Amino acid sequence: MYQKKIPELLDCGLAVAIKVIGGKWKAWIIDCIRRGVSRPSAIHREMQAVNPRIINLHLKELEEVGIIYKEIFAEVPARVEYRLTPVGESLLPVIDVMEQWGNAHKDYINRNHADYASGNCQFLQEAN
Amino acid sequence: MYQKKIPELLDCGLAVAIKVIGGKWKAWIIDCIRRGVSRPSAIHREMQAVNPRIINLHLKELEEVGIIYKEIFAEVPARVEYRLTPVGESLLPVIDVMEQWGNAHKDYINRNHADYASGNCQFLQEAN
DNA sequence: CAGGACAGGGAAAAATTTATCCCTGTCCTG
DNA sequence: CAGGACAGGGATAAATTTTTCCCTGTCCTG
Repeated sequence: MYQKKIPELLDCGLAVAIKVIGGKWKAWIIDCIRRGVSRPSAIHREMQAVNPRIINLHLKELEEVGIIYKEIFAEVPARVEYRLTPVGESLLPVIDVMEQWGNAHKDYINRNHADYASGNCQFLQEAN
Repeated sequence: MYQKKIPELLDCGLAVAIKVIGGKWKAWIIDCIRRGVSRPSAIHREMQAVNPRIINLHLKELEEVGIIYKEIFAEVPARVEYRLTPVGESLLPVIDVMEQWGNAHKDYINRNHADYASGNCQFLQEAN
């Protein structure tokens, strides 16, 4: 993995949470595993749009920090399944809260962002 | 601002939440404003380690999506204060949840991350 | 054997975010 | 006037993340 040149803020809870969940596709991957889509190839199929390589990288990072772990079955051919660790499970409510907030306000956010250039201020308009 | 070449996922609540709060210093900036540190120069002082230019960029992005808004006092010299919009206020509990989760698990996360190279698996060790 | 599913990763490019440097103004105080 | 606080941003570089391309294996089925 890329060796960071600028140290991270590892003592701030918020920074840690964002580090864990902030990757572009991490939350989706966690959601897959939560729903039982646990094999690498299955996750790849579930997320057609995302390059398998990327998913593997994110899986590895999630594994590194102990959010998921890998179970390797000594079958032939070898089967791999990812599962949430207890700490990974504890993250689910956090994801839910974020998801709910985002769903509740995404229209507002997107509208503002889109209208910003045109000089509108949705916030003020909503205040009426 | 940089013009994105790859479209974002604006219909997913999680993506929206991460977009809003995922910036490297956005959460700290929101925290400043929440605590009443609302003037640009005051925020700069509060976050010595971060380049003022960056803070300005993040402020602008937070303003663009309607999380904060700018109040410009017609004084001389002009005074500027940032405040949270209602939607910005609604984000605070989400930040708190993330912060709490991070604080509760940052040791576990950091330990795992640090030990990963050495082959230890903190998750399994904790399971004992 | 040919082809495909499966797990995994190196190398390098592209995209994006973050950082640095330095500039433009106004105003106030000594 | 000199200097500093204040608000703001252009140009550019550096750091980081994401993407693409392509390769290594094993095994199973037709």
